[in-house]
Amino acid sequence: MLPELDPLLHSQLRLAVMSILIGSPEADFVYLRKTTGATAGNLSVQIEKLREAGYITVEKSFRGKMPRTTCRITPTGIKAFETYVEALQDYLPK
Amino acid sequence: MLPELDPLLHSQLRLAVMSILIGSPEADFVYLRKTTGATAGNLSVQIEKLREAGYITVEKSFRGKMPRTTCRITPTGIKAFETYVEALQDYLPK
DNA sequence: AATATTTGGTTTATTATATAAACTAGTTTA
DNA sequence: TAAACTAGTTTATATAATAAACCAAATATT
Repeated sequence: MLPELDPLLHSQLRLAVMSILIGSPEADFVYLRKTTGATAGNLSVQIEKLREAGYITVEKSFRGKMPRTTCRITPTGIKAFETYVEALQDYLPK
Repeated sequence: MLPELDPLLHSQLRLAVMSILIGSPEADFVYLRKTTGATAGNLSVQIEKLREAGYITVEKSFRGKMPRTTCRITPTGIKAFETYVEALQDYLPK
């Protein structure tokens, strides 16, 4: 039987966010939006879902006078991502 | 920018079906159901979507008196699967 | 100085998707 | 012959993805 794929990670946009955050210590909203090509609304919703799950942290601050939202992956998120990638291997040709 | 992931393939169950069919020349409904662990209803729906897209063919016959539904991947399906797997690589750690 | 535009988002509404439940049609078993 | 099983399909429901509308503040334009 094929393993389950964490539904929270098996979403193009959430996977993209996690993939970016796995590779860099932090990324802000604007960067994530440009890199993923997502709309702001969609990105906002999916970031919140990842945050709720404890996969990422979200920090709001100001860069000069403009607001800034910084995302970071958590140890829980790293673990979940690794588990997902491993499960995914069973779906891909060897 | 991260590449798009074919939404038709980026679904756990449809990906599972395609993954099985990539690895064997044919598989029947019962086998797919057991291997994926899906409910018959869900499998029926997802097989139909793959068939509509031209990714698989679906052949109905009888094994003795019992009906049998056999699925096979098409060249289009193989291509789509390969493209999907390649795009997916960009989401996974190197 | 007022007004229009842009930035950086959130909230709400709509559409699409996944899944389960209910159903059909026929077969085998008790 | 009635109950239970097989092999599915259809329909309904819950969830998810996405877009559209909105908001507050900053910056640019006339």
